[in-house]
Amino acid sequence: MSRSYGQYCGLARALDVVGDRWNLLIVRQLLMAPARYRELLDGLPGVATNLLADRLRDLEAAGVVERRLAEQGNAVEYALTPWGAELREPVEGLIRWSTPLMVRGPGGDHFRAEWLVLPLSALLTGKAAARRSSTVGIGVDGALVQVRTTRSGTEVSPHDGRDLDAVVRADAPVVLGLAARVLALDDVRGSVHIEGDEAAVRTVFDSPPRS
Amino acid sequence: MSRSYGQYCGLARALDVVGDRWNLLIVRQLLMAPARYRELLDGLPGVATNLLADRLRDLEAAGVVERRLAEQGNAVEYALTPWGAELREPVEGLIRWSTPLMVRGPGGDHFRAEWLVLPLSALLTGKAAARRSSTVGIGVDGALVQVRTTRSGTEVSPHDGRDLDAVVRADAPVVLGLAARVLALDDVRGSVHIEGDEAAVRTVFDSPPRS
DNA sequence: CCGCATCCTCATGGATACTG
DNA sequence: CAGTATCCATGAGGATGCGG
Repeated sequence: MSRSYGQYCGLARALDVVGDRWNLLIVRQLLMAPARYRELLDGLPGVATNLLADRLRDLEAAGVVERRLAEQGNAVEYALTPWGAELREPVEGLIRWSTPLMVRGPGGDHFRAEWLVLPLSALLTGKAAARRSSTVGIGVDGALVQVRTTRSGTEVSPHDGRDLDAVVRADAPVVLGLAARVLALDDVRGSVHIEGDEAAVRTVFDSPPRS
Repeated sequence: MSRSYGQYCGLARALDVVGDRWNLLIVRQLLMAPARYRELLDGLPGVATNLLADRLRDLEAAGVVERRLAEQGNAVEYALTPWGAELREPVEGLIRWSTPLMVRGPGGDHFRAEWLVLPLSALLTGKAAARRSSTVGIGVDGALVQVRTTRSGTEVSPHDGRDLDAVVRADAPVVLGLAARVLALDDVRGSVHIEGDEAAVRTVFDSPPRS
């Protein structure tokens, strides 16, 4: 752990725990699913292996992450503790805040379709419940993310292989633009190709813009 | 600005902007009110003056902070841009998350009563509207923070000098414990001394715990 | 292979002194 | 008052080693 701010302030103490470089990105990965060391290394392009080991130790000592044995035999697996999982709220807040930085497109940055799971979830949070449930796949960069809409809310995850009501194909900025438009943050640029039941897509994305 | 993560991911891009050491604490100070350079230096114990200058330049270039002339004559003043002010949501999220770190008390850390403004605001957010409006002062460490409750919500700020319906005196962990208890996060430890109209205090703090 | 630990270099942070 | 300039300590990043 890096030097503490030494301030009796909630924000300072939170940052003492998760403010170090890479920490919140590790949490991002684990918010999607528990993961092995190698998976974290792959999902965090640019991280040095010694830093990842250091940070995992810090986060474990702080009670954010727990190291445990994976279901399959003897492999080590990392997962968030209940308190660590509560970081979803501030993390999604930061993701919503970053929308203006994202609609500009990826530039030369690394990209993984799984990184759309949290943003879509964050941007669709609070969206008006759909009249009927549907599952729409979003094809981007060769991978498939699914958005499941029910009366009780919206749930975003990697495609689990089950049937989809429709598939939307677009690149990442367009997908985020679509979701942002639902919140009336920005307009959509680029094109989207829809396969299957277009009405199901509308169920997810075409609810009335908020505020 | 420190090295970019180089990831096309909302969280990574947000942290490219505000993830560097001290950045979010500077935002914390400016969320309370615009401030002069010297006020920031005083409100951020431990920061080196060159770092503060660097960070203010970075945040200005990123569009989070703006440098402007203060009302009184020719002095320079720093304030959040509208986009920067939207960091209130994730910052308050981190403050809520840090409650378990705060109820343990200050230890040897620096403390300023003004740092209670954001936590109280964050913890009281969403609290049931009071039946009547009242303003309760919270005296802590010689300073006074006021909590104004109206039908439209709760507002926390440093005391503006106007009349108070009551004054609660307690140390910081007790104050935060009180606020946390409203959200049923934790129990209150320690003692509180109330001066004035005790019913007004109840208006603020004794609404039914949530969830 | 996986799960780290070690080593080395260099950019960044921190403390202090100094200047317009 | 509002920052620069300087110096040193520390942490990040990359390569590589190594036991299981």
